[in-house]
Amino acid sequence: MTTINDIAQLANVSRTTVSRALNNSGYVSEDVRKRIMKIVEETGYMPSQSAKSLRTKRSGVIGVILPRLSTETSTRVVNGINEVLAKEGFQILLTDTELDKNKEIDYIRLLKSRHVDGIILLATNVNDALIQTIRQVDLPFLAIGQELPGVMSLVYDDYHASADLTNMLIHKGHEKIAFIGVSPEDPSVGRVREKAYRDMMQQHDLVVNESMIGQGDFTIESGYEQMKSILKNCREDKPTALFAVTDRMAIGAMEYLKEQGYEIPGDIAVVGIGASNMSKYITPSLTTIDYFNKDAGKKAAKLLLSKINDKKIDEKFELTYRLILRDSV
Amino acid sequence: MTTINDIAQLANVSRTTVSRALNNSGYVSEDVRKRIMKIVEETGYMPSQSAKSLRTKRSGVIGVILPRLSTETSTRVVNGINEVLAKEGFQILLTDTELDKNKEIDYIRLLKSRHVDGIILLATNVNDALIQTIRQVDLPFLAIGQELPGVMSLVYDDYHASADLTNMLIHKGHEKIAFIGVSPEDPSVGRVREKAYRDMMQQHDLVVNESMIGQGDFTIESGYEQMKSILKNCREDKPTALFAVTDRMAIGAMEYLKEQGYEIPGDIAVVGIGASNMSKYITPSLTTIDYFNKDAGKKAAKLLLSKINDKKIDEKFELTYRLILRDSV
DNA sequence: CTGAAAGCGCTTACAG
DNA sequence: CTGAAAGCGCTTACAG
Repeated sequence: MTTINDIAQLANVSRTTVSRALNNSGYVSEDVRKRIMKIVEETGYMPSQSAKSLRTKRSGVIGVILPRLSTETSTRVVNGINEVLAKEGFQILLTDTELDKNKEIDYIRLLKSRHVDGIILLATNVNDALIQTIRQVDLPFLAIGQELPGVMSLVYDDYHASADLTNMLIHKGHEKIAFIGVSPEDPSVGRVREKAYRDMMQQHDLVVNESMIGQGDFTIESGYEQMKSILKNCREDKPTALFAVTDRMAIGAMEYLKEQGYEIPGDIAVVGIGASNMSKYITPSLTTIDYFNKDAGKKAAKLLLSKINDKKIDEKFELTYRLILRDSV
Repeated sequence: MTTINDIAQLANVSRTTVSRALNNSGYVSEDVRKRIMKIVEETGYMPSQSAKSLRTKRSGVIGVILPRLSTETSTRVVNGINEVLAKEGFQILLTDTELDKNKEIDYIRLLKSRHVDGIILLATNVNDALIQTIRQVDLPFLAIGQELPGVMSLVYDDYHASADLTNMLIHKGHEKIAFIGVSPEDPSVGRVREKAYRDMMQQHDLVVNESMIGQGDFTIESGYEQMKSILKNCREDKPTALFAVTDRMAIGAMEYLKEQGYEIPGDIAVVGIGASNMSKYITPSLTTIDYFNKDAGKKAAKLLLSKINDKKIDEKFELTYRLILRDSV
């Protein structure tokens, strides 16, 4: 492999000068610069990033930690992150926790050892060990999706999104609204969205029938199963609407409802959250909330870059959303 | 940051010994090893990967080049790659070409400069500059999806998949089969799939009506538009079936057909390729080909690792597929 | 079983 | 405007 020394020799200068020419740091005469650049061009020389990073403590790499590599949400966010980062010459080092909390911590430390310049975590839970680790590695850090105390966080407005959806159903005259949530281990999706639903029900003096509450695990299948058991549990007192906290679970529920001959939205209205691709093309098209995940990714990247460049910035940022009204209600 | 020197000092040994203990290379007595490990534990020391990689020329990082970050196919493949790689302690450095051929080449060189141990390219085209570059960087390299001459390639069996689909339609009695393809710039998707379709038509003495041939660009919208113009162009001589070379285009076409009041499959049958998530939940569910993208990713990672470990392996591997018969035919 | 020394390929004060 | 030298944090022959 050609190194800076080879270039220096070929150009008859010191490697100091080559380095300066390459990085536009310090003075170097036009002739020399041209001579160097020509040789760089010819040889196809590329500076070793390991050496560079060892020396400068900067790698031009941002670590991204995902809960799952193959969900639309993750993909969109990463896409946004990458769009901004690539423009600034940064690359993404990707890791996937497979929803394992320990891996979250392992990867933070691993990324540190790989000298990433910063880390973006798509967070699915909040716990002390995690926050502890983040503090320890002392790297520019941003969490998306959950508010981590003391950590720069970019969060969706889960409360209002969920409240809007519930209110919308109520205003359409629904009083018996079933709900499929997820584990409270995930504060944003599990806890906040459910709280907003319950708050709105209460505000309108509607009682929540606990047999109409299910807990899924984000999968389509769990939506299907939860719908099934809700319908079984509440017997003759059927809900007239379903609020599932993710599109995938909503779609699973719709599958079951359609199988059982329910008309959507005639017999039961369905709403989800996430604006998945599928939500638009399923029949009937699903009413949902668009969280603009790609924009979230972009914003995340920008915030992290600011932090890296030592700009003073706030700790918490809230994102906006949009309710997409479609045929399922 | 704690370095190997700090550990050495704390443990009262040389850094040589620490290195040996950490890497299980060469002898080191039990006492010393334990002493070292304890300190490593306490300090949370992690060796600098930059220094390591500078010295050893190995980084534990694999570069992955994607045509688009946000397609199901890409995501599934990356997921498979990551599953195998993570187990072996490798990380993925992710790059997205946004379908720009120049970026493909730039990224290969960039990844080289970042000392990746190997590169996996989800290929969408074949050209000399690309092959040239791959040869130049002289790194373990694997292309997925296209056969690159002289480069280890893992390809889908586009010809037979496409032929099967066409035959299936013919055997169901269809004679006027419309076709939505993509640019021949993409040999596998654009050229091979179309060739198989034409070959099968010919084998069954069916003439291809050129006004029933469209060319989309992978997007749902292009499927919609192509279907529209096909229907317009062939006037009264309507097709009774449509073969779109990707699910997304098939779904776009279905949208248009449904809008226009066509019954699927009654008036016109539709098939796609890709086994997208949506294909299962759209109404009617879409007949398609499953390419097992995740398995492809796994296989790719395994092949690349073999190559890195200097195993002699073949240059070309063909993947299997499965036809999923559903309600759209 | 352990250590001193060289070297990987860069950048950056420092000196001229 | 240019260069010699030190040093980033590791590993690995070599010597003992």
